[in-house]
Amino acid sequence: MKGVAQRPPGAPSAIGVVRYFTSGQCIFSEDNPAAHFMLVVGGLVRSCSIFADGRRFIGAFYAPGDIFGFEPGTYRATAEAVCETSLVVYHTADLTGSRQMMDSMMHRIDQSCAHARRLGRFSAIERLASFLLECSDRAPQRQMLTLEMTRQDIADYLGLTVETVSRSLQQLCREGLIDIISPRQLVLCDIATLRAISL
Amino acid sequence: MKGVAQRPPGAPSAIGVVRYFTSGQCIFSEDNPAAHFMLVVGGLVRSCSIFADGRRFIGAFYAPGDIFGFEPGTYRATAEAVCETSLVVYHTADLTGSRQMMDSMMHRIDQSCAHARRLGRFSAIERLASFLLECSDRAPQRQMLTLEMTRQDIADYLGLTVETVSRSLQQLCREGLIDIISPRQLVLCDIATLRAISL
DNA sequence: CGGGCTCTTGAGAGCTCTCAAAATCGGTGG
DNA sequence: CCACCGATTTTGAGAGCTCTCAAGAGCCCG
Repeated sequence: MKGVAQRPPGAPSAIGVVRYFTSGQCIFSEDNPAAHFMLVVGGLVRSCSIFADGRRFIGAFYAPGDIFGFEPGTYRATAEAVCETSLVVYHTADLTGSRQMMDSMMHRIDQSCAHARRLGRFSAIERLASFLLECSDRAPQRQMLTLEMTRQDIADYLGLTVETVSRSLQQLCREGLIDIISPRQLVLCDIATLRAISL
Repeated sequence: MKGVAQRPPGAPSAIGVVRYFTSGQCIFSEDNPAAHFMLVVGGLVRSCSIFADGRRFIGAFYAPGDIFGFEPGTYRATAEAVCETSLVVYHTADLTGSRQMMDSMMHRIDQSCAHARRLGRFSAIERLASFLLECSDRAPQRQMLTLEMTRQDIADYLGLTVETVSRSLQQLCREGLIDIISPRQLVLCDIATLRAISL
């Protein structure tokens, strides 16, 4: 579960190299040359940037199946593993402009536009509902949700504070829309209403 | 300045067709098939979506040189001309995966991530400063700024209300960072400080 | 000159943040 | 298995920023 997985001798480099990261480990840093892009195989990645005054902002979470790291010239954000994470790393030079790559980039544009919309016009409760549904869409089960990230991560993703995240979750709980089994284990009881809130 | 400009007979369609739009005119609508993408030649385009409760959100402004409209399947937002605008329209089917196209998409990802960051972590004043610098970067002159959009457009772009936009501009003016010649004519007096604010 | 739209300004309400402290969780060592 | 520690999460109270509602000012155009 650590170090670089060697690809079999003779395998073409364009296929990519599998690498493993532990919780909190840095995958690449802001302002470094964007020499690679990667596909998430397992785990979770956060893409974040820190401001001069210490504020942190998480631009995206990448889950298995997501491709990230195609950026012009240098990386615009730092990528870190949220938990045990495995990636396939490709060279940017091999970036072919294939159909799959284009679709992946379009999807990325779509995602960040949706995120901007969420941050621009949604209240705390609406952001949380929207966030939970986003997690639910990628979870093995729709209702049972295991959060890999901390409240601070969620706050920095949704442009809120930890306290507001906590309070909003408790409010959703009081309203019967979710159950908080433990801080990281949630049950979405009323997805229809959550969806109505997050629209 | 209206209707479709016919391309010369025999010219390949992949080259694209020039079209002109008047202020407020719709270029394409949300949920319609994404059959074309376009290059802005002159004028300004806003990409917006309306929520069920009537709130509007502008995800981006596109200025001359910008390419927009590459979206998976259907358009996720409505594009409208902010003023007299001319575009070159291409067929999505001709989307070749050329280097220029890839760069353009990477730039788009970059822009919307930056916008999300702005909305997630910036105060009203910071958003305004950042917005003015963004406009300045695309203006013929760095300091003199002609805004083509209304206060409402700016508000919907920055996730604020018209009143807050107006008040924040007045505050920047009182602090001597900008001059408001007329509502649409601004002078950026102290770009260095604006930049410091918008970081 | 009048009408409609845009922009500005004011006052109060509401939501989120800040600061502070208590409660809970998870891992470690006895 | 239990006690302890640090990190995380929750809760509370008050401040601050932005929104809402309302009205006045400015501008364009007929």
